[in-house]
Amino acid sequence: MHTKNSTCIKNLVTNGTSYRWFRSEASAYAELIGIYARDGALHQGKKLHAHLITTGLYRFTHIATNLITFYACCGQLSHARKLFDKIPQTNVHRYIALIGTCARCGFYDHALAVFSEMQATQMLNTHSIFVIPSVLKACSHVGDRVTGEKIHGLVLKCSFDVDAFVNSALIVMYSKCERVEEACKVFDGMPVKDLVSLNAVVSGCAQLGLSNEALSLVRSMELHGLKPNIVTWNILISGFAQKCDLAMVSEIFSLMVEDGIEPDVVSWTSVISGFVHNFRNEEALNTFKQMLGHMLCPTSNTISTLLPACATAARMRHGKEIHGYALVIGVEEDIYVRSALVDMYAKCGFISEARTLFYKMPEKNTVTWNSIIFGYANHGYCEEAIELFNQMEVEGRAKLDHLTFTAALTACSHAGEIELGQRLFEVMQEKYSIEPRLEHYACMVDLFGRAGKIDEAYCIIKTMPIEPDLFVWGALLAACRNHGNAELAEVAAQHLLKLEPESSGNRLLLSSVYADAGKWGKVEGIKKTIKKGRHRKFQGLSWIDNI
DNA sequence: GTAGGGTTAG
Repeated sequence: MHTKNSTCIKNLVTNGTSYRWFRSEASAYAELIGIYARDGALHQGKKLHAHLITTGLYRFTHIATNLITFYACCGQLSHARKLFDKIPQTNVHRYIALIGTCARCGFYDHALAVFSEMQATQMLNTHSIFVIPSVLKACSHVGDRVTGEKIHGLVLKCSFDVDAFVNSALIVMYSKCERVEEACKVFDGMPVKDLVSLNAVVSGCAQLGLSNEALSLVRSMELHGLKPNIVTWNILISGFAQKCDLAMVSEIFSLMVEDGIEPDVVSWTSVISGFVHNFRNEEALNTFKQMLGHMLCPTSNTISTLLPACATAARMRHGKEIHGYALVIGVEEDIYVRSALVDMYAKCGFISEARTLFYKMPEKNTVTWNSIIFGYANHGYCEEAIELFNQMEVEGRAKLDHLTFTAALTACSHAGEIELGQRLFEVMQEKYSIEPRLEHYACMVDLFGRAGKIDEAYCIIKTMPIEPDLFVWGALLAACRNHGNAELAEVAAQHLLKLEPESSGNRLLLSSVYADAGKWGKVEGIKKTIKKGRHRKFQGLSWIDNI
């Protein structure tokens, strides 16, 4: 198939009968490129691309469009772009294909950039309605409400607002940008409401914690003939589960069964997710067992949701069991599962298991790298953590984010690498445009503080553009106590107390600081305050006496 | 081209 002579084929194009054959051949290739794109089979796709050039089949515009999609799908954006620019007549279809693929594969910024270029070419017309949902999806993911609203304006101008796909995408965009009222307005304005748009608006409410409103909406729509499907019920379960409203979760399970719809693996995974996010690990594990009892097979999503519930030494046994389970059901190689496993082993103190798994991974993302770097840094292997950070940067395949720098700065401060830490703090802002967050400032205070450079540490606090929190002042206090700076210790402890006035722990800390400085009068004063606080607390419970 | 569950955080 790949050995056809190009001259022969070019000749065929001029012949009517053969041209038809040639076209069907092209369609078969177009389908094959689609399969390679779906599977991310870059190598095979490239070979096919070469073949298409030599045979001349490349001249079919839809083949070229599919190749662009293929490269974008495989993450080769610049390659996709080169092809796009090479083709002399850029048409609407090709723009739609490129934008759609970028949006589908997670290259949201790129999708938006290409769309604005498309707008500049005046190529937007009544056919370009198909591009609107993709662009709105990109806006939803990056939280770009301003562009989303502009597109809404365009939708109204072009009378695209009758289209169900467009409306659903608008609802999602407003929901993700936390404008649930706007989302509802779009839904209310729809002449004919479909289930997808209902689910979109229900999801918008549920994700913002308005689960009861979401349920009422479903109920009211039922009266208008829109019957909820399993997606609707799962959205509601997810909303109530995140709030750990177990009564409502079980109510929805009953309603589903009444409706003749059986809860599926997504329903159960949502419940597990709710427990894990609320640190109710035991209940998460029990729910998992219950799910297995219903003969439902977990997916990679279920496993990666559950694994963080085992990320403490006490639950290591469960973690290993789930790891074994993931192997049996064939999801252990999933990048989310692997990253969660790396993190779990590292947190449980089994750093060598974490490392073995990490190096076995053919593809690693930001979370994978961050997990292993944190793992090393938190277990005192700071040099290894810094080494891995460098490796991540050199390899350049995963994007460094604010957590990568938190992990690296933690390693620097534990290892006493002041200069490197300072350099990374600058690199983070200048090269990666990541604004320092509180945790980064806490790391910097810790970095100087541990090395006894208390004045530098305090200088960071005084000049930082955001309000320091408990961890920042806590780092300064620890440094002051370790290096005997009673004066600044008092300042730090006072701030801690101001941030958490109810905490008797902070009061005790302050009294220790005074004791260190020999200010015994002040120590007594604090002790009295603590006693008074206790007294007040018991007074608040005086109704006990009346029982 | 639109709707449901996923991994890292001092």
